[in-house]
Amino acid sequence: MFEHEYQLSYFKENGFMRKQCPKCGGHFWTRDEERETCGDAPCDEYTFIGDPTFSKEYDLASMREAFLSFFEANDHTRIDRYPVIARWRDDIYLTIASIADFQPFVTSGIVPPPANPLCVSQPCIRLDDLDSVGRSGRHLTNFEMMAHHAFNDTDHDIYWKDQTVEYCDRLLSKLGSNRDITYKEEPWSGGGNAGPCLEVITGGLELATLVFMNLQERDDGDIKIKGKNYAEMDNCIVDTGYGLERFVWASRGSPTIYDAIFPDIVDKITEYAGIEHSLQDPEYAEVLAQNARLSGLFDLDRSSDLEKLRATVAKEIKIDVGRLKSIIEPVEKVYAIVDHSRCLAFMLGDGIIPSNAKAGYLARLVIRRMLRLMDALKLDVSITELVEMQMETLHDPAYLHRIDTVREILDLEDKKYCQVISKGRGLLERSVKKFKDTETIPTSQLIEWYDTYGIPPEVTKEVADAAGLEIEFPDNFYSMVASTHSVVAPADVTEMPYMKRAKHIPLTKRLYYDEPVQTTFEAVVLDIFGNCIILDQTLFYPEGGGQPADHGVITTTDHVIQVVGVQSVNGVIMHEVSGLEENPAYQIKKGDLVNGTIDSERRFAHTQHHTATHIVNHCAKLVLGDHIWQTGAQKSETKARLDITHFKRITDEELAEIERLANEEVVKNQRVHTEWMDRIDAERDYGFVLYQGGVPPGKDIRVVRVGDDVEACAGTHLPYTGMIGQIKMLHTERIQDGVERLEFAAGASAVHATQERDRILSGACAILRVPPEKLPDTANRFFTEWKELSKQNARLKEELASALVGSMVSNARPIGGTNDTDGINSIRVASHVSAHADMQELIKIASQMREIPGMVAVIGSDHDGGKVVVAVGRDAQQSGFDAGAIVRGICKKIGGSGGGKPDLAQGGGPDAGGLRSAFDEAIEAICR
RNA sequence: GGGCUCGUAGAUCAGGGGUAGAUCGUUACGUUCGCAACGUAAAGGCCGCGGGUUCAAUUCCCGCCGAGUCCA
Repeated sequence: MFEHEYQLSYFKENGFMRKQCPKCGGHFWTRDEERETCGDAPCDEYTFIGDPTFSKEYDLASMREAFLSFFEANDHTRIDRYPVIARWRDDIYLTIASIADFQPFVTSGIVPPPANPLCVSQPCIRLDDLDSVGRSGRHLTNFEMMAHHAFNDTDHDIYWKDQTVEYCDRLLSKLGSNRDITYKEEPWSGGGNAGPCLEVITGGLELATLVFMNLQERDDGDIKIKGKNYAEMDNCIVDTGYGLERFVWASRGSPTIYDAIFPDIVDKITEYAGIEHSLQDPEYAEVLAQNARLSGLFDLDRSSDLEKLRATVAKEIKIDVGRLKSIIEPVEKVYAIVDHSRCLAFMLGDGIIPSNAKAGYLARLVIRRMLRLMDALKLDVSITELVEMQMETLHDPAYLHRIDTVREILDLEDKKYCQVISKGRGLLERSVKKFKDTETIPTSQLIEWYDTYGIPPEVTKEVADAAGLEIEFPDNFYSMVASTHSVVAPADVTEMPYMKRAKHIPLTKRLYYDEPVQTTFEAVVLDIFGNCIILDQTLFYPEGGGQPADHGVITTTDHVIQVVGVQSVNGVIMHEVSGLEENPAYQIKKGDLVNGTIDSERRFAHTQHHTATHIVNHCAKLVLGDHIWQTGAQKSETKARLDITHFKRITDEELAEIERLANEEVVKNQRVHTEWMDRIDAERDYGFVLYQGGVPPGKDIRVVRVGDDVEACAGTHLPYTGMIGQIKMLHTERIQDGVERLEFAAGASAVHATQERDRILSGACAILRVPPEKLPDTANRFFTEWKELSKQNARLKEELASALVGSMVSNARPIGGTNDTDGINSIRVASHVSAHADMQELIKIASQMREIPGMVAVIGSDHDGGKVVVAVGRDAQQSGFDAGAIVRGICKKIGGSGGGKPDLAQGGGPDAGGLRSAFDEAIEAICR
């Protein structure tokens, strides 16, 4: 693939030769005539462990600085890193590479890069190889991708492949590389782009990747890579990635990457765990080094491979596998904990709120994993402390500012995890009893418990062991869990109708921005298809940014056409009207001059709610903290809702405070500034807080400033905050863990909402005949009294039942025609029909009658239809009487049915009038 | 975004169309110089809310609210 792409003059002029690796078959470039293999794992082993690649040792900060200043010296502009949560992207949650900073608008050429060429050291998070972290000696969940990028297009020719390889070669030699460097050819594709790529390998370790992105995914593309079609792009992007941590590792030659990049924290945690971690001990260091060297050969996501790795390492250094495990397993956990703690420092520091969904779930995943590992090592230290330690080492002033919030979040997560575990334990202890017979707990049950309650299989095993049960815990447990979740194909993006036709129409002039208070306009019809009219300019706001479309009318000389929807398709605004297709009489055609009038009340209500949303968002930040980010919003004529990230429920007091502050902003009657800005300038001036309501496309973005709040927003806004009139918070809802929804009304709707609440309140007050301030007390009193009366009522029914039982017994009629009432075994029948008794009362009577030997009691009531209860004493049951059968017989006659137990049954039917005759018949039948 | 689970006494939970239960905790009494322990008894429930099905719903069905968890 791309063979011709790699024939660089730099290679030829600098003594490189192209070879094919006999092990993997891949092609690579080297200066070393002796070299046969490509240098990469698994074809080659690490040679830098104990024998560093570079001439001096670096730590993270000094290596980062060495890299960035090297490229600065070579005419690159150094830019600040982006957050690890990709707020400017709606397709990924986390920043997974430096190039992610510039996708999609810079890479697609819509927006110019912040500098060109540029260099950056971008912290990235990848959770794909979570299981290997700690074990392989080289995997990390988070790493800094040092990178230099050049964005070439028809107007800018910065540099391309030769220059890129030269930079790489020069950087490595500047760092004092003492080894042969191989450049391995490896086609690259991802995220809708592709291109040739060189992997830079030295000492057996891949240090960097040089990607030359010149293809984009297109259905009609003629280049096929991994089953997808690609076509060449006008712009060519140099996308490099230099692994900061790997560079530091190579410079130190320590057994693992973790010992190279955070030696102090590794030491601290091993100390907490009570583990010996002496890299000075040659045997110990050798175990770790061999493990790291060989781990590249195995896929550690599969436990079977992990076992193989252990066996191979044990053989290599000639120790027992059991002893190897006892040495290596605890320290692997320490490494993973250290890694995870830094990952969390970045995630939480950059403002991710743990949740059960989306990016927040990824944070919780790491938190839970780390807590499990800490449990396994019985670490006597809190997760909060460890993450805090990392945040302090990271030295980012913004992080130190957020540390209190982070502490609160982690303490809460710790508590939640403990709850899950202890609840889980309780559940397990109760349910393992069910498996006592089979003596083994099947995997399916393990999966169910993990999937449903989050009980880790390790805990299940512990409890099962204690109960003496076998347990099936397969190697591929977690992938089995994943496979129970069928992957749903993402729904097709509903393509707007007429999208293709709209492409050829000039962009509509948006009058709603220039003339925000106008309600009528003139325009020329540019095109019509179906029920859509396109004008050269319009006042109609198209649906977007959570603000619904304007409605109104388009008037021709003879007709008035209703506008029922408005959509913007890549800047062309389409007015969806009603009845155009059905009424040829409208006779509207291209070139016609028409008048448009928007429904101004509807528009004004939307505008009020939109400006109010910005204010509420800002006030929520003031009250709740800086971790508040908008995750969604929707406006309507009567109310607005705003979803924000927050790690606990918003209290009534907080909501009241937000409302108070929001109305204060209204009263201040501040000017609302709107301004079109270059995206790069806006990001520089305001940061990613701009992107509260999602990321607008395009080079220029509209920046809306309301007081201290700044957001990129395409919606309509009031000129002054005072025009909102009033903001009334309506309620909060937790739409997912970590995301709270605020609902509120603005303007006339706020007044209406307030009045509506008053109306409800006074309605309730009128019923109890109390003024509103007495309502809570009175309601409470009524509720308490009602409970007491209910109890009293039940007691009285019991007593009434006792009284009635006496008379029923004395009136009981012996059956079988005998008068023998003395015989203990004699069966008697008693009946009673009450006028008002309810089911509860009848049952109380019946249950007492049941206790009388030989009694068959038939009790009824015509309360709310006919109700029947039959009790049969024990002796009578033995004589063949069945309460259920008797009840069914009676109820059938009154149009219903019933059932119950042989000694006590109940039923009913709608025909209460027929109850007495049904009783008589039933008693006759019993007596016979 | 999708899946699974749970809302029953102050707490932890059982039950699963037909008279709402257990354990712990609480209170009272007994035993004790007193406490703990023990014994006896009692109090404590809109079975989350609203509809539906049914003679009958805490139980089944639907919607809502609240909580948990897994996956992408």
